[in-house]
Amino acid sequence: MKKVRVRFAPSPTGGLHLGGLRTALYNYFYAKQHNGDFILRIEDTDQTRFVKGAEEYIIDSLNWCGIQPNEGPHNEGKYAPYRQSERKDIYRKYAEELVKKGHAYYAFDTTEEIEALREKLKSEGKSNLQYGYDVRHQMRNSLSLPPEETEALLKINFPHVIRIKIIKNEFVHFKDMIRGDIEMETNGVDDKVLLKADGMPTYHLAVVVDDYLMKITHAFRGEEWLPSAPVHVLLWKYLGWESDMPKWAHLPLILKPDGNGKLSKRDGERLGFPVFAKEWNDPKTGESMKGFKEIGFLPEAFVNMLALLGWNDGSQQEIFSMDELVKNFSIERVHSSGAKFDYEKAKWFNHEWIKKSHPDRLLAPVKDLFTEKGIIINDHKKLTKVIDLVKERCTLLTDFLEQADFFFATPIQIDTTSILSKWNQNKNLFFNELIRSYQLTTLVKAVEFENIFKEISAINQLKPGELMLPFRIMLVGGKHGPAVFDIASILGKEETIKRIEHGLSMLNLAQKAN
RNA sequence: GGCGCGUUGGUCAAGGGGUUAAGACGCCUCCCUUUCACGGAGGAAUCACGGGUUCGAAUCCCGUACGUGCUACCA
Repeated sequence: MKKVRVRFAPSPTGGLHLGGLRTALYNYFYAKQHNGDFILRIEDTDQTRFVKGAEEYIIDSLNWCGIQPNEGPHNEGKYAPYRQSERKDIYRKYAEELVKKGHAYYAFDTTEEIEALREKLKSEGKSNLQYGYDVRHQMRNSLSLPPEETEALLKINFPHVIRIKIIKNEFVHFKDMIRGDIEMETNGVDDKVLLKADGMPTYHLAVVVDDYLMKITHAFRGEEWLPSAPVHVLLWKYLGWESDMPKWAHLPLILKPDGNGKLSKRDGERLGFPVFAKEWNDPKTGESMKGFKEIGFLPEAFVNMLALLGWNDGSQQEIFSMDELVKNFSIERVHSSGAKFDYEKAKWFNHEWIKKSHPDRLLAPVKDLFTEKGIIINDHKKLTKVIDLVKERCTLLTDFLEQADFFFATPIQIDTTSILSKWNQNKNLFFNELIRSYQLTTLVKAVEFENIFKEISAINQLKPGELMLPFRIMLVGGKHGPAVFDIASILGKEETIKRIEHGLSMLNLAQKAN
């Protein structure tokens, strides 16, 4: 048995959206499950290789998801280099070998010439130009030109590409791990460019050459590659490597939540949800787009959500840790149809993960969030308690800000209007009495705060229910938060008293103003 | 237009000849809770359509429709 080796080969220009990330995940699960290697290869070109920080961004995103590549793109290794732009000579060599074997040819047509022909055909109402069997003999290439002329053109380095020579009426079949046996006629594909005029390979050449050289055993990629799969299979055959061809799996697409179509980064903007794992700053447009991380997702939840978009293990389990995903994943159970992305469900996954996470796991990210907002927290013990108390009401990590900031910063403004209409002298007296009683007692636990509260309300013949809301607003500033006495307990006696006093004076002020 | 791939509630989906067609998200009602959540109970809502095959079809076959992808010197 060959050792499992999978590769993930993102392009550095577009960032890494949901679909690409899921492909990476599925590759990773499979490799991990078989104790194999996960290789990170960069599909860059001369134009894109210098996109600032793009490669680091890809690595960061993968790391955040919990994926550490075994090889590439920085590693020196047996199979280095891992960047397409640094492998130009390799591709040229194999492209020329194909020409020699008669499976490919040089083409000297300029882009303008092809474009003109395309336009002409279109205006005549004919279908799209297919540079292939039907037209290649009318074009300028090493198949139609006399050998001397081809040689002369090559000698003066006339700009040219190398195209694969597709045989007409041939059937190509291969097995897809998700879709089963697939048979396609070669007539559907044209003579794809393998090597571009600038010397860079197209994807078609690069995947097969690299997959062969890097000993890839399994190739999982998006469904959009299915139509050109025959080209790749043919290439494996023409290069004489058929027996080493990896097993294919074409993953379903992730679709827009509304309407139809492949999910794009524009949709995220339009519908108000992230499409990247981490914040992506497009150096070309200068745009900055928040990622799931910045919105407040736990990587565990993000990975869980993405993994289940197009796959499930057949059981009713929905919450999976990375280890469980690695253990239970099976490529055969991946769907063959596309799935619409549902942000509500994505948030639900995060909510579940926040609820089940130990407060210690949440401490660092929550603390960072507070620090960003200017609230410095040094008391980790208190923070842990607070997190434990409010986590079940937080869907996003950023919700902790709203749910818990009052524990660390005294609310200046309080919602007096919600109290004022039912405020009276009796209640005023009650709270003053409450302060005195609290002062006289040692108070730690929530029940202790509660018992005294109820005692005094009974003495004053007031229903505790009518007093809870004012109490809450004094402590919190508004009508939210966990159970009041829990809040008081964490705040401590001194702070609680201080906030009641402050609340009372605010109430007085508001009453006078009325 | 050509070719490929797909189609189970609004969404994610289980189910691969006999099921009252699971479950989850979202939505609605109620309970719990004198805030909001969490939790609990319940509800509405589905096999794209038409033909076969079969005693029997969501499941197998063929058409149609619809969707989606590809049809670049992009990946």
